[in-house]
Amino acid sequence: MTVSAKDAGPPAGGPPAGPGPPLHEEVVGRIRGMILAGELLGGQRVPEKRLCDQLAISRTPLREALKVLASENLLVLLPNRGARVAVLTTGDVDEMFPVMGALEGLAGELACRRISDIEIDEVRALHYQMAAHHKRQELGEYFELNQRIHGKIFEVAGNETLGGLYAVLAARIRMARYQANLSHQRWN
Amino acid sequence: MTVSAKDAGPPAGGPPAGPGPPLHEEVVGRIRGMILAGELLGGQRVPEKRLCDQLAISRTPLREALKVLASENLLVLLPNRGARVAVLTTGDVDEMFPVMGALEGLAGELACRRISDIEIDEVRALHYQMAAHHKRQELGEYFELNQRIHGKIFEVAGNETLGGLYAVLAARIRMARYQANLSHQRWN
DNA sequence: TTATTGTATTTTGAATGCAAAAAGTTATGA
DNA sequence: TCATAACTTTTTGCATTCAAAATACAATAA
Repeated sequence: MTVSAKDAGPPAGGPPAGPGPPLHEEVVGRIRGMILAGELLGGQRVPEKRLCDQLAISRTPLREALKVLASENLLVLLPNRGARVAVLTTGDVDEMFPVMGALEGLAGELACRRISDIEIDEVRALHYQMAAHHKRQELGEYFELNQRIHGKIFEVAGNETLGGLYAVLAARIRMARYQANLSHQRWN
Repeated sequence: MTVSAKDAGPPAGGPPAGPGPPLHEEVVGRIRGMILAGELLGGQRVPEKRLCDQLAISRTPLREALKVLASENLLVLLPNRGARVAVLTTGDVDEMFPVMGALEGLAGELACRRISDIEIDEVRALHYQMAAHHKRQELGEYFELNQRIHGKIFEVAGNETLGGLYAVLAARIRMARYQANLSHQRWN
């Protein structure tokens, strides 16, 4: 069929992109991505208007997204004075690691019972790569691999509840990477 | 919109309640309460209009609240066909318990390091009561006490991250009580 | 009867509008 | 100069509006 871009609509720059997934969901993903990529830094104000323009949406779905991100502790909403990217204190991070440890412990246990030989090899390969990057001090690569290994373990564990909690906490920990005060020594 | 009791000043049926906390937050609490109290049952549709009328708010803050509750897995949002109270399968519950176990294990550990003698006595007293209720098959009382003990332990543990994850998961587990298929034998 | 098509009603998704609060700016006085 | 007050602009919270999707309902045909 002729891929005629259904005209009569507003000739926007980007593709029309029929509304498949709800808008607010996509926006949650986009903003979370910005935070995890360090494009939005801790403590920074996040004015609604700016994001609306940037994402080319109205305030309604944006605000819905902000509420969700706040419930994940990636943002802090101050009544009548907008949203800010959450700031993690060293205390917060100190709290998060034992919790992460407990989740990983369970994930490892569950994964061991279900993992296949193929998957074992996959993880082993990833781990080997990771160790190499660590030895060479290639931090970016190292963390990337580290994430993928942990993701794989939780995937194999096959427990969505566990995976969900892990994902939320992992995001929170990841964002800490861009907060200067605790960047360096802590990560080892 | 039917403006009921707007003019003539404050002396209306309900208190004017100057907007202290944001509306959507309160609504999240209200609806979560309804779900945990069994007023909204699993699988049930939750039409926006009904809740808006019931809570006397407009759709905007309500929808914000629905998004948050969905991110807590208490509701499921189906694009273009509204929200439903989440249905928990036995599989879901089976997943949730080991995770809860891991969180409780950590909480217990942390709490032990910080608990005071007074708090020990508090917990001991609660536990004693609870055991009594269990022996007498007083399910309602039993669960109530059980919750309070666990709440206390997480409080003493003093780890907000842990407490937050626990609260979300505990709510999800609590709502399972009202879903018939897994009500009985599983709770022991 | 049962199945199916066409139409009216309801419900949702997203944008817009409006009032209150906050932030920013200029002006005034010590 | 510094602080404060009055005013303007921006930003937020919430209600409302509009269009698209879904649902409910009625009429028709088999």
